[in-house]
This record gives sequence, C-alpha cells and structure tokens, in this order.
Amino acid sequence: MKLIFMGTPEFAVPSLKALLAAGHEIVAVFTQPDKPVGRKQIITSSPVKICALAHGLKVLQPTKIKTPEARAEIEPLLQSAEAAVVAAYGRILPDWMLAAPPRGCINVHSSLLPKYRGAAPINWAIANGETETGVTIMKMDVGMDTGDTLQMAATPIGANETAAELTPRLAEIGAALLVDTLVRLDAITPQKQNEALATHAPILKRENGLVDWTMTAQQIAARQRGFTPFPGCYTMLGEQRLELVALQIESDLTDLAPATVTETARDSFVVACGAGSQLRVTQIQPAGKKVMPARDFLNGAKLAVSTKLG
RNA sequence: CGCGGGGUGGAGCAGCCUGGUAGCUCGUUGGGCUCAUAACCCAAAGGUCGUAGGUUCAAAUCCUACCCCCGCAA
Repeated sequence: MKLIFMGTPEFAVPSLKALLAAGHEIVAVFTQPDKPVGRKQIITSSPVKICALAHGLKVLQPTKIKTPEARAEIEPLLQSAEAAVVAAYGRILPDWMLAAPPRGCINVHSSLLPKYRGAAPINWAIANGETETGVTIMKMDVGMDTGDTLQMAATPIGANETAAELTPRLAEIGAALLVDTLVRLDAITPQKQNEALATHAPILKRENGLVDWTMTAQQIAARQRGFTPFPGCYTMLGEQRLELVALQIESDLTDLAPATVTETARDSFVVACGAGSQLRVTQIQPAGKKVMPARDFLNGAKLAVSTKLG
C-alpha cells in the first residue's frame, strides 16, 4: 500500500520498520524538527528520522503545518498516498490533513481505548496501578484519540514493570497489529468508542514526579514505575532534591505521620506513607549527583530516623 | 555565553569561608569473640585532595585558566 508515515520517538520506529518489512511503499515520513537536547543543547534528530534516512526515505520536518504555504505542499502529497499512518507524531493534525489521504489517517495508540486517551497513556496506566494495558489501532478524527477503533491487543503489566520497559514492548505489539490491520483493512468494521468509559492521560510534567507521601505505598510505587524514566519520582530533604530510583513496599505498618523516616538500615531507609503504609528506598539520586545505592547515600548523609521528607 | 551542584584512599561525605598534623561513615585485608552472622571488638593497608599555573615561609583551603561528572530548564 502507498503510505505516508508520521512519527517521532523510539515508540514509532518498530511500526515504520514493520511497514517496510511488510512491503508497503512509504512515500514520505513526517517527523518533528531536529531540536537541541541535553545540557550541551546538541541538535538531535528524532529516532524516526534516523531510521527513515537509513532506509532512504523522504523525510519532512515542517515546523508549521497550519499555514497556507505548508498546506499547499503537504496536501497533494497526502492525497497521492492511500493512507497515512500516525504513531506518536507529537502534534495535533488539522482537519484538512486528516481528510486528505483517500483512506484516512490510521493511528497506533498505546492504550486500550477509550481508556487513557492523550499523550502519556503508558505512563498513566502503570501509575494508576492497572494490571493490563495494550495497543489500539484506530481511524483518526478531529478529537483527541476519539476515532473509531479497528483492532486492539492487550498485554499484562508486570508487577515491577516500568514505563521504560513497557514502552518498547507495546511498540512491538503495536507494529505487528498495525501491519495486520492494514492487510485486513477492508474486512474490519470500525467500532465506535464508548464515551462513558473514556479516561484521559495528560502529558507528564516535571511536577508530576513530586511524591505525595499521603498516598499509600502501593500508589507511590506504581507512580514511580509509571514515571520512569520521565519525570521520575522525587522528594525533598531540606533544600536538596532526592530522586527515588528504586522503591520497595513494606509489609509492616507504622503509626508515624506520612513523609517521616521510620527506619534507617544498613543499605536502605524506610519512609511512612498514607494509611500507615511504608516504602523502603534502596536506590537514590541526590540533585547534582549520580544514581547511587541508598547504602552509599546513608554513609555520607547521616539521615536520622524521624526526619521529615517532602 | 540558559540556571545550578560537584570532582578529597575502593564507595558516599566532612574539611575550604577564617591557609599550618588527611578526618567521618562504610568497604577491603589480617586477627579476636561467637553455635553462628550481614552483628560486635582490635589492628592494618590504601590518598598526585580533577589538571596546569599563580600568591605565600606554607595551599585540599586564596586567585586564574582548563578538563570531566551531574541536577534543572528546553
């Protein structure tokens, strides 16, 4: 099939590769413009761009797609393909782009719609303690992930699985499901989403990582996994910011108030959470320092029991 | 020139402001105690104090330049 591909991060790469492997013709690849990354502000290409160039594909990185000039260039291109495949492109497509490809725009979304519509479905599924999530292939419409669904595939979330681990898994599942969906596109009947069950997965910000110690140990641990690697999970020790890298839920309860250090051991320390639950911290990253075992941190920091965090 | 923290035995830190003996908590090695131990006691090894200059009788400490690591922001 003659296709346009739109995607940006690592998540989209398996889909692009799968389409190529399945023999589809990729007329052009849209991806976000190169931008400075990191402390050194090094201009970096998106993973999708790197992959596309490696396969000799035409790459487009429009900064503005809502101008008449951009439309004049992009619209005929979209019309020349049969369909567009969108996988985490990272921007809202205007109406005319959605309408341009003869067979529409097909999206790979990493949740079981209508749950977790939006920018960070994988993270929120884990953070909310879900035991299962998945991938949905759907036809895009003007709403935020509100289009009719074509196919879904579910997968269990491991008890200790982080977003960093689940994301590549879902990317592979999505890629396979995408290829299968295109093969059977004519045979599949699009399904309306049940609006009553819809939930939203808003884009993550740095502040989402600040631990609220009044939540239970279970909830905090789930968020820590869901927010790995970004935005992570941190708390404050005085003026110092502490990134909590590895947590363990304690079985014992405590009477002490949430955010209180209840125990310091040889290689870890324990903090009181909501409802008397407790979390054991085993790995940490103080601001300006590298990730270190809690043992190393305790050697230098002399953290005392009953210290308040947060 | 985006903002900021840091580089001190193998690890994490203190010491720097107010120059003058290399310190703390661990780890390692040897010994002891113990039914036993990740516990306890004793002892030992191990450091060009990031690099290069400068000031000084004297620099981890003050000054200058550079290298490297990290957090934030994008």
